[in-house]
Amino acid sequence: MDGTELLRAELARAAQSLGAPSDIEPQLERPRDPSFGDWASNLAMTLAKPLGRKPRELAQAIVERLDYARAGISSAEIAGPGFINFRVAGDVFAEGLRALIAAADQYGRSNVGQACPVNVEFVSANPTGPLHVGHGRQAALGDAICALLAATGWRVTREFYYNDGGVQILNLALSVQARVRQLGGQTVDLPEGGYHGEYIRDLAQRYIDEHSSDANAEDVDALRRFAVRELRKEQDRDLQAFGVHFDVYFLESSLYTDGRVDQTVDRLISAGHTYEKDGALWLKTTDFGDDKDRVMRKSDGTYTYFVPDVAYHVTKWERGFKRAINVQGADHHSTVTRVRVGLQALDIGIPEGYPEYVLHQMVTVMRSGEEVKISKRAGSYVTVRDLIDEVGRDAVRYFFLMRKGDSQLVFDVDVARSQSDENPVYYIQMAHARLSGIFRVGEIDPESITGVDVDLSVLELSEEQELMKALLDYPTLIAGAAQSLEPHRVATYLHDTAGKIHLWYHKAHVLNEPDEILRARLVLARASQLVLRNGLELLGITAPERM
RNA sequence: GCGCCCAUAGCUCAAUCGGAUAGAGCGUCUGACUUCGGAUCAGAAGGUUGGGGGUUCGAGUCCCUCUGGGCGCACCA
Repeated sequence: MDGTELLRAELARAAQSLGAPSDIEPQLERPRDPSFGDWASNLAMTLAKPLGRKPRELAQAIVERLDYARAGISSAEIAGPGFINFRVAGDVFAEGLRALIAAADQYGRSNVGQACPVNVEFVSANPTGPLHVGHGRQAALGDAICALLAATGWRVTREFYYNDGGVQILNLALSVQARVRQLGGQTVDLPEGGYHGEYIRDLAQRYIDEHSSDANAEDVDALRRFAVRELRKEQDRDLQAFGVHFDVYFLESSLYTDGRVDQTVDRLISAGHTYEKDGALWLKTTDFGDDKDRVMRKSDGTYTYFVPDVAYHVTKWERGFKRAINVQGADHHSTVTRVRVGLQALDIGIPEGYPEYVLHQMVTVMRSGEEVKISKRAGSYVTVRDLIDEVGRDAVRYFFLMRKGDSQLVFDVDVARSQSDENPVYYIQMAHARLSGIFRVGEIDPESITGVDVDLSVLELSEEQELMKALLDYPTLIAGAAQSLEPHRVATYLHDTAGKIHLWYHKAHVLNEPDEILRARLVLARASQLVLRNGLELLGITAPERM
């Protein structure tokens, strides 16, 4: 609801009277230069070819047929190659602001998702160490995507999938075992491919404390269970510190114990897409566009990773998620094709693009001008916890969200740590704190502001007009960000809008102004405060009343 | 060798479905505080959108190609 329905309908009517097809849906956009007007339409240019007329001439014809009152506009001008620029009638802004305030924390939300269930899987770190910065980016991204989907009417399930068995976990157990024995005075090396981080030594010490009967760490199974449990707890603490929660933790091992892996293999075989070669069982993924076939069951009888992956996604489908979104690092992009192909080969009615993937590029951490290598095994990587402790949750979230996921991210710890104006999150939060300050100092309850019976036509500064337009764009922005699964659009919008707020705040005083100015500006302040607060909440960032 | 992603101001990044004069922040330079917070604001400088070709009324955006970077290409996960 951005108040353009009337204008779009009127444009469509005018165009149809000139011979345009009955199903056209004219698009409106904000002109780059605000002096052109409030809205612009390229309708005449898109219709010029099919109707065989010159764009500007067609634009003129459309404008002549417009009923300004019905469209809610005060002017329509033709510009450039055939744009039509509109100015909105003043009361449209006023009504928009009142509706905004009445909606309050619901402003910007919609119901396009129609309460359909959607599963969003993210982080999904294996319990072999603390969460690193890459997981941090994924946590911020996934959490914001969930918030956007929820805000647009989807019923969201946040899911964390992890591998609690297999070779990696065995290495983990053996690494702890080696450390236990070292602490007992023995000279032993860590296993090949083992984990070298300090946290392994901590785990070993705690294992000794809790398992006095197994001083030499002979019980590998107990070591494994202990290490997985402790590292899961540690990851949960990291996530909690980051303010991220999950609804479902899904264990890979459960796919084996409940027979789903075998079931999946059987189904693939009976669907006729497999063959045996060199003692292994292969899936003909090339039938579905892969560049070569993939092994499902190795000659030693165990399955390759992608079989449980496929089985896992079958459970998502069978749990009723017609839509599933996976947020993953781009280093896993090769799984995209394989999981989808595996699901197709099952031939159980799962659509081709299932699941959807949001891939994010790698994070490079810079400290003191040098790259800090991220490696679980080296144990010298930067963890999510490190970042939160150093720069705070809000700044970490914002840093991870301010960029498109598909570009690489340089996280400069030194810059992020400096609590200065280099951190854009403070700029946004400051705008919110300033608005809150108006109400605090004026001893006015912001909840009492409704805009009803207030003449908003006195808000005639250009800064006020621009700010109002930005605030009324918010619902469209949210809808677009949710649809494209791009939270960075919200971050960019909030930064822009905060700029408009600072500008207005600097130019226009609120308190101690004549009554009609005071009342109108309080409405604008309240509306701005609500938009900032709603937007920040979607990104998981606090909106402080004072800083 | 093959596949995916990226390349925009000195640096880090935006740019809504292909729209008008490509925008912010930082950094640099010049300015603004008796008011509700100077963590702010105003102004200036800074660009052949990596190179080349194509598509069209119009290309940072789409197609081809080259260059440069990241990631992935095991009967590892």
